[in-house]
Parts: sequence; structure tokens; C-alpha cells
Amino acid sequence: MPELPEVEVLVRHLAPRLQGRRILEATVHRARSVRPQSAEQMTEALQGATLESVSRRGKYLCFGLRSGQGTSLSCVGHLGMTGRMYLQPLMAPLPKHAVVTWRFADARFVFEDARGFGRLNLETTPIAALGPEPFDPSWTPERLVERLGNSRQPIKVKLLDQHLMAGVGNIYASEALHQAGISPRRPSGRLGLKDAAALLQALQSVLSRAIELGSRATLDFKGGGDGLFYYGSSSELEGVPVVERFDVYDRAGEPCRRCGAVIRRTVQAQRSTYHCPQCQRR
DNA sequence: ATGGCTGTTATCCG
DNA sequence: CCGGATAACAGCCA
Repeated sequence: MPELPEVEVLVRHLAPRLQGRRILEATVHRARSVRPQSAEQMTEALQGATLESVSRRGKYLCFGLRSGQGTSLSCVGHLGMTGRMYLQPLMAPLPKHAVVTWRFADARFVFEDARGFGRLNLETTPIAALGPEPFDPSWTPERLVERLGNSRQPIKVKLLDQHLMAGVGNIYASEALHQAGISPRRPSGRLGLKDAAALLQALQSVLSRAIELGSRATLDFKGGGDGLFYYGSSSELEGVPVVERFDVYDRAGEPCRRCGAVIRRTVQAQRSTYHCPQCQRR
């Protein structure tokens, strides 16, 4: 579930619930998911710390804390493919794949992750080299073309590169290229200013729509459902059927909503790409 | 039930 | 530097 929009919705959910809370006890249940050093170091550092801020950078969640001794700490989390974060009652049983938990006076914060691709870092190095946010006002068609340089990598694959732009993942890369009318196989360096303008516009449109949709939904942060987002099993969000959230993603064999051509699934860099062969010609 | 698929990214190699 | 392949892993679905 976790590309930029899902992380943004989660951060908006967590921030008011975590801010000001003091961690009475931090527990690392899965040491392999914790960086940069030992589980003991993390639990010791976070013990007694107070949450001051929760924000997002790309697909990362950033926790600003103040230790018991008054020094400031930064914690950076990534959900990987299956990570989830939520608060639950103190008495509730821990999930099978708990990674880290923070006990507060009246609730417990849980980071769980079945596949274990997620991480919790006790410093900010993971976000140091990220590219600009998709909504960064400094993005212009000229800048995008410049950053793409003369790369021959297909644009779909390049959009997944977090050094170019932070937060775009497999779903929204396909969705944005479809909206922009650009073939996922186009070499990045061959996009013109017109393509770049359309792509920036499409990225912002697709991402902001997903944030809006997620913000209106009744979220089920503990999961279940189809595993996509935190949308749980509800089949409708404000009248929008869940299956219609995407125009091309996971719609192979179905008709393009714009032109009716059959959506195709291809594989690029070992990941599924979906596109309309009619609207997105090479 | 077995095999193929899944939202990510760090790292290694040529 | 660039780009491709792989590994890390559990669950779901046909």
C-alpha cells in the first residue's frame, strides 16, 4: 500500500495522535528491521523520549523526538511493501509480525510488517539523497528534462528512482504516464518539454487525487481487506467503487476508460507496468 | 496444493 | 556513472 499518497494519509492520521506523547517503553521485536545499529541502542535511545513531530518525506515517515535528557532525535520509518503503523489499546494482543512497539501511558504504537521489507532508522541518512517532492514548486518542465539528462532508461523505470523524485511507486508511475499519454517504454532522455510538462501535471494530479480519496475514506489501519492502502474491505469510498481508483494499474485485458483499447501488462525492471497501447504510443 | 504474483530498495556486478 | 539482476520475505490467489 505504501506510495506517497498512502504515507501522507497515514502521517495525517498519526501526527495528532502521537504528538506530545512520551514513550514509556520501546521494544524491538524484529532486530533485522532496525537501523543503523543494534536493537538495544534503539530501545535505549527512545526510552523516555517525547514525540514532537510526525511528517513525511517521499515514502518515509519522519518522527521528531526529544529524549529524556533533552537532546533531539530523528527516527525515519519506511513501510516497505507490507508495513503498517497504528495505535492500539494497551491490552490488545500484538500482531504476529510486530517489528517495533512504543508503549505510551494509555495506548501502544505498533509498527508491523509481514514481509519485513520495511525499516525503522534511528537517524535520517535514508532520506538524505532523495530527489525533490513531486509537489516541490521548483519542478518545471525544463528542470525535469535536465534531470533526466540523456538517460536511456525507460521513463517508467526512471520514475521509480527515488533520487529523481521522491515518493512515486509502481502504481502511480503507471497511472501518471497513462494520464500524460506517454509510453512507459520511452527512453527518459528523449522526453521533450511538452512531455515533461504533461508528466509533471499528471504526477501531481494522480498523487493529489489519491491523497484526497484516502483522506475521505474510512480507513482501516490494522489492515485486512485487499492489502491495498488501508482501505480495508469497504467496496465504496464516497460513492467511488474501490476498483475504479485506477485507470490502468491491475487492469490488464480491460478497456481503457479514455479510448476503449485493451490495457496491457508488461514487465520492466522485474515489475509490472500497465499501459494503454492506444493512448500511450511510442 | 503448487506456483506465480505482490505496493520497495540496498547492494552487487559488468 | 549507469543500468540490470538479485536478495531480503510472507501471504494471497488461481
